[in-house]
Amino acid sequence: MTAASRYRSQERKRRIFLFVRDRILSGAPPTTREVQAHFGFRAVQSARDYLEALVRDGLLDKEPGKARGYRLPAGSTPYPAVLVPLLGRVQAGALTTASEDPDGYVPVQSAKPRDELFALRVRGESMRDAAILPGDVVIVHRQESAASGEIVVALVEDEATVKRLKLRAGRIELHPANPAFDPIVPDADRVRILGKVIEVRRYLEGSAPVLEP
Amino acid sequence: MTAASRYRSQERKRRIFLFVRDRILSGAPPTTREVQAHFGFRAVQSARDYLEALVRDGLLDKEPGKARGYRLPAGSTPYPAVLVPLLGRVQAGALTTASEDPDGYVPVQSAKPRDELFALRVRGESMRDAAILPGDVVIVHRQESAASGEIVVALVEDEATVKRLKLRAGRIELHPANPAFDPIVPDADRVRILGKVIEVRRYLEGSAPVLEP
DNA sequence: GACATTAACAGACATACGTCTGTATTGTCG
DNA sequence: CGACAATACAGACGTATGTCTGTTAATGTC
Repeated sequence: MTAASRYRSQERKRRIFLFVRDRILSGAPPTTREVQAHFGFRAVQSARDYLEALVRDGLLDKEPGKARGYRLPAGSTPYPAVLVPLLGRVQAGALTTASEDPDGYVPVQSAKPRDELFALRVRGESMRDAAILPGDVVIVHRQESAASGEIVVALVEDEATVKRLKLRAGRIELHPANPAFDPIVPDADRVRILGKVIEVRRYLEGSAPVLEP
Repeated sequence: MTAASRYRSQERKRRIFLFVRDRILSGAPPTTREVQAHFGFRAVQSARDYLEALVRDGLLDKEPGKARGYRLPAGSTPYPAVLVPLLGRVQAGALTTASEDPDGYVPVQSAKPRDELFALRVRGESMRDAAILPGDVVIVHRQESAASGEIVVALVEDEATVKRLKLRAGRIELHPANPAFDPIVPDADRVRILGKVIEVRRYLEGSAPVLEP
């Protein structure tokens, strides 16, 4: 095999990967035969050979036996942006059910699994000096605890709020970043940490989160 | 049929829709039998009845005969997430070439075409009071002009800078949002507007822009 | 009570799709 | 040349999955 043809082959492999990725991102993975048809192979197996090679390279994952079984790898390639639900208002404990009825979806790149992430629209000026303004969208990683100093989403009195967490003498304190507001020092049983803010976004114009019907 | 049971049924229909949508967004649509199993139906047909009803309602589209043929109707996700290049440093006129060698890619939802967008990492404290901090990433729509009051990326003295644009007496003024900095009022031929900031992002932890494989 | 409607079930059938086995061709290397 | 690997092809096979037909039970209507 000549170097030229080997190069040509690598190029085709790349093309096939891009095709599959595109199809996955636009709705559903392609079947082996769809790949075959799109690239003009005269045998299904030829397409399959490439797909299996891509799996071996780690560019694709697959679920053997299943129809349309090729997937984008979750951890190794953070490349595909996952869509996480944007929640308008989080109330008492209803995080899981709220995720099923979001205001929209926001594309996020993260190593975290999709179902551990959600997005929340910020209300109020209490974090102004941390450069988080009302209307901003925060991306949150669900976790029950966080380190002192991190910005978290906490549920206090049936209402979700974004604050900086301080742990003092084993007690949870929620500190605003605005001198006009006072720290919240709730009883331990009246506060629950929903997650840690890992990203802040502000949509100024022309790029807004997708609203769901 | 009682009103109660009819309501219960509508609720189940909704649950099934949310399940299917979630599965589509996480990789691939479910099969009829996966829906059956997830909701405990004892016959495939029961799941199928619901899915067909959802198609009739317009909540789902389907490709008949195809495996995993259910889709989200076009329009339920207005804009696809495109990946725009993240540029570390923009210098004199080299915007097009810089786009070819990005520091990474950032997923953005926008109606704008992919090649009219880029992302830029912010340096300096000059926009602090507009809640834009050093290290933040701004998403920029390429355009040669902008309205007074909008936040823009401008090229001044061979260096890209983020400032608020003011047009006064036909002159371009670039205003920082920080009293420690002075407005820039350059000669018209020494300044060039590269684009308008349409989004601001701050990556706190665990979600950073990635390099393309 | 006769009848229609609806949700759910049961089972068979058809096909879309993944998978396996084997062959032909071409190029590389010793 | 002969062994070997890589690519592509051909065709068959098995199963995953969509689809069809008919039944049962519950409920509501006249």
